[in-house]
Amino acid sequence: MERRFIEYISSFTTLSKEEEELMLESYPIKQFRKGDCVLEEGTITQDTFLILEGCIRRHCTVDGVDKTTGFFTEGEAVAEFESLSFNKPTTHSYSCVEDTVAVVVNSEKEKAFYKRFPRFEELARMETEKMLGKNQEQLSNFITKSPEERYKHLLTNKPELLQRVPQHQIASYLGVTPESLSRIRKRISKK
Amino acid sequence: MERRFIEYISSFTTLSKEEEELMLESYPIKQFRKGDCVLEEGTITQDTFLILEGCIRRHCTVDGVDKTTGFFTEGEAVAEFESLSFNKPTTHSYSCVEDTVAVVVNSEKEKAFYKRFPRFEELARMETEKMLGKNQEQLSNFITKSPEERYKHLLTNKPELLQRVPQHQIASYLGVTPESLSRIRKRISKK
DNA sequence: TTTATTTCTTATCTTAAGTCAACGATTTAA
DNA sequence: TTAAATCGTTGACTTAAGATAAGAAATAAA
Repeated sequence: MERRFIEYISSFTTLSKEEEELMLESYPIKQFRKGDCVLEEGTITQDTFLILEGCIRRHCTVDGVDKTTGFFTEGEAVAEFESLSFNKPTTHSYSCVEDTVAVVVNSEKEKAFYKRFPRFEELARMETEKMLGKNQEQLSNFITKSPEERYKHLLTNKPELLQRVPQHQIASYLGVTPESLSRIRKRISKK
Repeated sequence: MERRFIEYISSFTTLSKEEEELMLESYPIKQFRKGDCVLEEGTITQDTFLILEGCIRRHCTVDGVDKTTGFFTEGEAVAEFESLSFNKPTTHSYSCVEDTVAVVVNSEKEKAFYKRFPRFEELARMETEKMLGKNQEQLSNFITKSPEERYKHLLTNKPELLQRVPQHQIASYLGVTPESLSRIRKRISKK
């Protein structure tokens, strides 16, 4: 898995031997089982995760009901910036939908890494900006589309997810009940 | 207005005379009139805006209907990262809800600024992370709440906005029609 | 394998949002 | 200062989502 980590980083910059070594040394790779919670609601965290294999679900509990607010798969970063940046307890948990392998990026070690190799500071900023761009798009998608349109959008843009994740979690992620998603699917198949 | 710009930046770092000068030189301050479009759907942009005074609305057209996907006021940054980071045409426009004064941050000049004063690279990354944190929160709010709850949330967290912006734009921002928001308000006032 | 749990669907009923049309009220512009 | 837009509300009707209950199918566990 170390090679996959390095391959991933190499996809947006060329690493020197030194950089590669410090990277592997600083950021341990961890295995999780399906169902494991990698970050629990209410805790303050210093860690972000880069998924090498598997799928992680972001969720929270509202009036006793579990609500899904995000899914993350290979190559995506799991980070609760509302907690990281403002040192607040997280309002969300993150749990593995499948067996998952992820790089654990502790923010102290990250800082030390940037100090040693400052050029990564810019790369990190750019990656964060890309994440923000995608998040902005997601939000406007949600605001401007109906539940049915959101489901269709998911169908065309992330069809794999529908195979990897139970439907009631997808429903929650689309902002509707499982019963509603079931009806939406029926409606679509009739056309 | 220059002083307000510098005051704002000084709220999260102490500026040297040199830094201050280059900053004012690199980033011009621009005035906009109510209704002005600062960034038009379909264009590729290099600019972000820091609002010193006024209010800017993010919106797009879906099936001929104008949909609002965000509001930005004093101290907030207006940036379409989906366009900036991926060099794509924007899917959204940004227009002034009121007469507005904003710092125009051109990304080339920004890059040059960081080259001259590298310590700002880290600051920028941290600010971007904070924006992302807030965006993540907004998205989960939208996913987990009903239109009525979203309106109440806005009432307690950004009540000024309701005074500054026409209600049908607020409605759109909450993902409902103006008629629906009118009914929601009626429902709430009856309790 | 058998049992238990999770997952998905269907039906009924209730509630809320969308649509269309109309009408004052307010603001803007000619 | 009129005329024209814009804005917010209301009513009637349609459509879709929420709640509740129940049952079938698939999956995991004993």
